[in-house]
Amino acid sequence: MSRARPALDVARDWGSEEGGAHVLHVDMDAFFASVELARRPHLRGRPVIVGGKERSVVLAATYEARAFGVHSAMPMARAMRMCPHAVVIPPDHRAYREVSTSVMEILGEITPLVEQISVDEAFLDVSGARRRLGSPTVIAERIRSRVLAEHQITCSVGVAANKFVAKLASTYAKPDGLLLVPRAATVDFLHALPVESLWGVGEQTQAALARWGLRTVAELAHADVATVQRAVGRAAGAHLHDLAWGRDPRPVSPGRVEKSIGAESTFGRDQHDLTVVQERMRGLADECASRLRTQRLVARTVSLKVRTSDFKTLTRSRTLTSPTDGGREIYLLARELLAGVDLRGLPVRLVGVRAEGLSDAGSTPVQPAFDGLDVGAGTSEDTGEGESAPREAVLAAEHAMDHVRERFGRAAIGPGVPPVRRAAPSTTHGARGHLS
DNA sequence: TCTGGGGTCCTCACACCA
DNA sequence: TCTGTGGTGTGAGGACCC
Repeated sequence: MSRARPALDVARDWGSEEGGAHVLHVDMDAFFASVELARRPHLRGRPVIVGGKERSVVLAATYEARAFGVHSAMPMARAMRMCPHAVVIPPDHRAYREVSTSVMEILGEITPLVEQISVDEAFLDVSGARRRLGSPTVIAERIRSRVLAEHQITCSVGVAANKFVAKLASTYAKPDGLLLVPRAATVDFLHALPVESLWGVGEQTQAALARWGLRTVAELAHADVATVQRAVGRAAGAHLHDLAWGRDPRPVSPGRVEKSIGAESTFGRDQHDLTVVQERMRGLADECASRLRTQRLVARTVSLKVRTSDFKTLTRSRTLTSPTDGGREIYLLARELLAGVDLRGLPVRLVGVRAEGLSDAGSTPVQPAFDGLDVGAGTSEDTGEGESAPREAVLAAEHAMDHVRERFGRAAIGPGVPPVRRAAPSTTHGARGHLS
């Protein structure tokens, strides 16, 4: 679901020499919307938007809806003004995951060198599959026809010498297309593009580059590296300069390791009542912990994200002395962090909890049991009944809860964390913490 | 025109230590 | 003993991606 808007005047034929082009980038077209249309064929040809109701954004839009200017990440309210007759379908992430898994299985039959980078896109290194299956473009067409036959959704494929160029190529192949960028044509292809086509150049970076007169990839490529670094920073500058010359040495690497697991939620209405915010945090912490346990991971750092009604986002994080996969521990720490945030009297729009510093649960030493947190969380007095239970007992209960959920579904049993603390009246105006 | 949710990576500031 | 310096870890925030 790329959000990059392709430049309009980029050629779609860069030659047919496939010698050095062994990387494929497969990208589903308007993925969520396509899955919905496959389930509701009678909606084909109509503008369809996948998205929530209040205070949400467009998750996907069919090309018929895009013709009205609707695009993903656009606020739903605006999208409905632009295309009032669109059919709006609430997202069904489970269905999208199922289709995604099945598509990735198709890719896995081509080569084991598949790197999934999101629910709807993946890189493949097909250099080892050529003898068996044919040239990269033959393989790409095979993938496209199989995905269409088995799931009634279209995908676009970019074929190039490295990941970055393959990804750009798939963007310009959309919708329902294939674009080969031969190794020899890479620089010509890139230099025809605006600078915002580069991976990592968003609104801010584009503006920063423009201040130095760099508006196209060609201008960036021919600029001094030091100039680019002055504009956007040392690491990003060097990286962008390399990309502008088509240099991207990263291999296609299957089996990416997750760095963090989080959950966040926006309130239907901004919340002044911190007990409501804490209640939401409890569920988010439980969800994080449950996902950690499913993946047999433990986290060393917990971070809290709070967005106030003025859309300012604050984050706080703290590192535990002993890693955890417990919802109770994550919740208590997140609640401590919340107490240290100065909300300036503003209501809360969004709250999020994230577990970072992940490691394998089996190979990570965990300290012996202790009561309460090692980070100064509240006592049993102010945190509610049950918090003085031994840590192992709480974790065992949460693991048992996972088994119940596995059998009877997520709603079958609630979070294994203590009740929320009633907010002190002064908390939203508290002087603790700071605003950076 | 009012801005989701799940992530990654980078920079900067600061504390601590050698 | 004091001061400077560089490495490292942590925490906060920004930018970006899908």
